[in-house]
Amino acid sequence: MRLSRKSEYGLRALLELTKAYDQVALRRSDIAEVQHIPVGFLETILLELKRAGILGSRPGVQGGYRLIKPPEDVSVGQVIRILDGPLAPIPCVSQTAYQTCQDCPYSEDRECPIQNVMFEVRNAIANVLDRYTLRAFYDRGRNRHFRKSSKRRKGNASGRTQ
Amino acid sequence: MRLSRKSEYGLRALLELTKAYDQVALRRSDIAEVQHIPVGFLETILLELKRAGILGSRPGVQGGYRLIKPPEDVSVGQVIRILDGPLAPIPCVSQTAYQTCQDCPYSEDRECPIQNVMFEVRNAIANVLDRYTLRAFYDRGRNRHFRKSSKRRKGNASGRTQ
DNA sequence: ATAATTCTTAATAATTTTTCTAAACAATAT
DNA sequence: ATATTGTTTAGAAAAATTATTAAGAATTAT
Repeated sequence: MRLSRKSEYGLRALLELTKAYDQVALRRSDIAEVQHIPVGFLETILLELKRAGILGSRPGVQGGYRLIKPPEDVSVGQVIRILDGPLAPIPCVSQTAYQTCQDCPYSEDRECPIQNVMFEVRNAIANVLDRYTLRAFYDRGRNRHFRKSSKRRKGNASGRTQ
Repeated sequence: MRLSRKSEYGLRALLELTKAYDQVALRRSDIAEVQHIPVGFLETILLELKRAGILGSRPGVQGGYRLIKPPEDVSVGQVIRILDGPLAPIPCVSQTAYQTCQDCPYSEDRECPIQNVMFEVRNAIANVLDRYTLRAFYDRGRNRHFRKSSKRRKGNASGRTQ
């Protein structure tokens, strides 16, 4: 039940990018330095966030990464799903990446006890993380802003983004 | 945010042991066969549960493992903590195994944003798992029995137990 | 007592996942 | 053109998870 380093780094990077939102682009090396993240690892993380449509980037002088969605429209849950995969403790209770268990003896007739508990756990986790926005995250939870709608916007996953 | 194989096996084994509660002892090999768990791995799992005071055991003919606590007094959260460690996504929000982050820049003055979110996640998870008993687990969640008190009983962690 | 049965323990091997690095490449601005 | 910065892929290193082995000790039945 552990948050990976990868997601932690990603969230810390997004903290900086939220701070700079609508202002400047940040170089990966700057983010890495401020947040003490191995720059090579950060690279792959930022790229994944870019492919998912959260970040945009530009090479060259004055280049770098920037948040291309309003911080109040991105949830911590989205970020963790991008970097770590589904929030659900087991695949058979995932809403976003459901998979049947290979060898589950309960699949047909009877209910699976593990599935029952873990379904509740997955909902409990998602209820927190899907409602916690980057804005609230950046504001350190002092005054939280929840997302207005639960409908997800289509991410711009194409190449050039800004 | 994944449930380990170890905890899953442990819970599946406890399903069998709850079924046999107050009746017979189950051999590790029987549990392994019924639940399709590698017997060697199951061994280490059952031993950990025994050391934690959940199970008792006896060698020899008619021997095996048995649950030595009422199923309504053992929570799924307890079991997962024994087998996988703290429920908290990061150590600095664990109630049962708190640890300060080594390199957290927020430790003193300002609040840590990650800590803020993850604190809520840990509570959300614990609220489900610490209230979900083995009895409820075995009954497949049809009619749930919650634990009467939140006070934890002292486990019998000494050697011979039955 | 002896033998059969079953748990006990510790070491460690195998596998998978996570974390991180390197290097060649592509785009941008001046 | 050149310096700067992101892009991509492959894969190495480290850590955690999963599983096995084998020698040992306790219990029961005879």
